[in-house]
Amino acid sequence: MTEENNNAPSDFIREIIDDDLREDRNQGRVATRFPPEPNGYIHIGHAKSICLNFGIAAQYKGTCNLRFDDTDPSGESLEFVESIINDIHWLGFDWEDRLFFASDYFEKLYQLACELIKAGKAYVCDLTADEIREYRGSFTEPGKESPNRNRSVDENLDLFERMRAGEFEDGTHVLRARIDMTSPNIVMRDPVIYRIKRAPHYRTGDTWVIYPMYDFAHCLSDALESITHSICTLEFENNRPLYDWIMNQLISGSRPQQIEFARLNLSYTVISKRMLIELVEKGLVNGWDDPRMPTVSGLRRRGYTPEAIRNFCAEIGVAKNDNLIDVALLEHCVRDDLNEKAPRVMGVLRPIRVVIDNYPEDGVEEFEFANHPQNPEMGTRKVPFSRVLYIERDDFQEDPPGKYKRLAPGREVRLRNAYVIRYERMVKDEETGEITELHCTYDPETRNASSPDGRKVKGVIHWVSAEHSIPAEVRLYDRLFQVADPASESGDFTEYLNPESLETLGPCYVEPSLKNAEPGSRYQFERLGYFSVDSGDSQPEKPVFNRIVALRDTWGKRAATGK
RNA sequence: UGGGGCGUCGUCAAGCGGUAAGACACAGGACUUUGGUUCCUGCAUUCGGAGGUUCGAAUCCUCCCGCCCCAGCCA
Repeated sequence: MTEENNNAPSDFIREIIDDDLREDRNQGRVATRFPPEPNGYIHIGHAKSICLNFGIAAQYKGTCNLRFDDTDPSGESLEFVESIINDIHWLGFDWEDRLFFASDYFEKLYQLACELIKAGKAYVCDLTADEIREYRGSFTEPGKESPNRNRSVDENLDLFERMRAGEFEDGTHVLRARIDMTSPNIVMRDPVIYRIKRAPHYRTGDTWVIYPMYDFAHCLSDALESITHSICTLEFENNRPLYDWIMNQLISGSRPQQIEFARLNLSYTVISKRMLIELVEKGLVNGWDDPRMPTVSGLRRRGYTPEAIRNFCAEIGVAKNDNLIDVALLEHCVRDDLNEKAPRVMGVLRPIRVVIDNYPEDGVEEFEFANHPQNPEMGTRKVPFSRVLYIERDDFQEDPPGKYKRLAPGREVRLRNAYVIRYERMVKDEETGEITELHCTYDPETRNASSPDGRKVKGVIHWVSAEHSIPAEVRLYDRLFQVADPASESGDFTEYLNPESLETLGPCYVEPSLKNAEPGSRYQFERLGYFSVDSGDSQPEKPVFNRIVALRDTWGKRAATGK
């Protein structure tokens, strides 16, 4: 205990593993697995599990397999397999040659099921789905035994074989584990372990018409892969006795142990696969990788970094409490990462023209700006300045509130990294009253330095040269839902969607260095936030930017609360 | 209702009988050519509640309360 690594995350699961290692269980091996079903894209909740499973394997010098739990052909597809593989790699994890599919175990699982039958521990049941439900009893009443429960081994073997051979219609027979119809745990009341389902499987095609159920396939897949710690979420806690029961019947030697942790919930979004599928299928978002989605592909397209997501997963911890993590923590994690990595640039989202009256008509000069104020190694770039500029509409107010530090009648501001300018007059549209143009004068003495006379200029605003800037589309994203926990709200969760979760702005004007910005690259637009070049819609010379997250805004917050 | 699980700051979460870590959020302040970053400071006399054991309890015991999961031939 003298060499405790304080940086290694610790949680109750790692404590269990520490114990196991101390007691020399599993020959000192640690083997985990991440077992997604390929029936959807993975989301931030999966990321928590991925970080846990792969993180533990790395920490204990063990292994983590990727195994697709593809035992229900309906809804599963290669598209999902590919997206999941891509997403996990992007998150920064690798399983080398340990890519597995439960569907590859179908034959073995079938043989294991036969063994269970031979041991008198499983039987073919002819009851209908409705009847099985009735026979199962309820929370308060014990179940009744199926009339087929005491069939002979030979008959069961024969029937099961004929199920496999396709002699029976879907739903007419199932294979059940023979456990205890009076168990207080409903999972143990002779659970179905095989059903007939004539659906083409994306990998095995039509070679099978019977498929194993999760409870049967999952634990045995773990055993076949010599998994030591089978980590899953809390809702499987009730299934653990069944997991252990099957292990006891069919597996000798060391067996995997199931450990459950609380799944992630994130505020102002939904995480359940069912709901995400609904959002996609109803067209309420623009696909699985819509930047508003909590999917890994959505976060990636938004501009999140894998590091930020991993840090987030480390930060939230692992426990058994139901939780609703504040999305502000996720946002903090990207800001924290991007603050170091993202080059600074200038872009004006809601432009207003500014004419510098005393600047030469055709004058142009180039300023050399640092790409990062705290990190000179990130280099510099050139940014042109000229007589006509754009600044942010927000950065001028005719009648500014107290403590306003930007441009206003009678005031001066510093144009970031350039000159101090002074307000002279404004031009308004006669009909609408809207300000269309500002006229200012600049002080040449203030070029890229403190004012020589020591005068203090309150505000610094960003700008872009009108003539040299590049028009761009900018997409501003806000939380997908208006309520913190839409899944727990009454009624249809889609009623709580935030109608303003996407705001498209344009034309916005960005500095010329962004003309051919790489899709996927990330920048800080100074004073605004972090933005990424959209990997789907951005074109050379016609960039599209996604706002990943706004900068912390203590002024905006103050203004919003009326202080 | 039977069974399983969980209740520590607004949100997460340490704590494992020796006198409440940390993070986010929030509130002040310093610094600042990003109202960003950074840096200080504050933020649970109290651990769902009530009893009990103990010199000592968030940690042990008892009872109570609340929340979550299970009655798919989904996972």
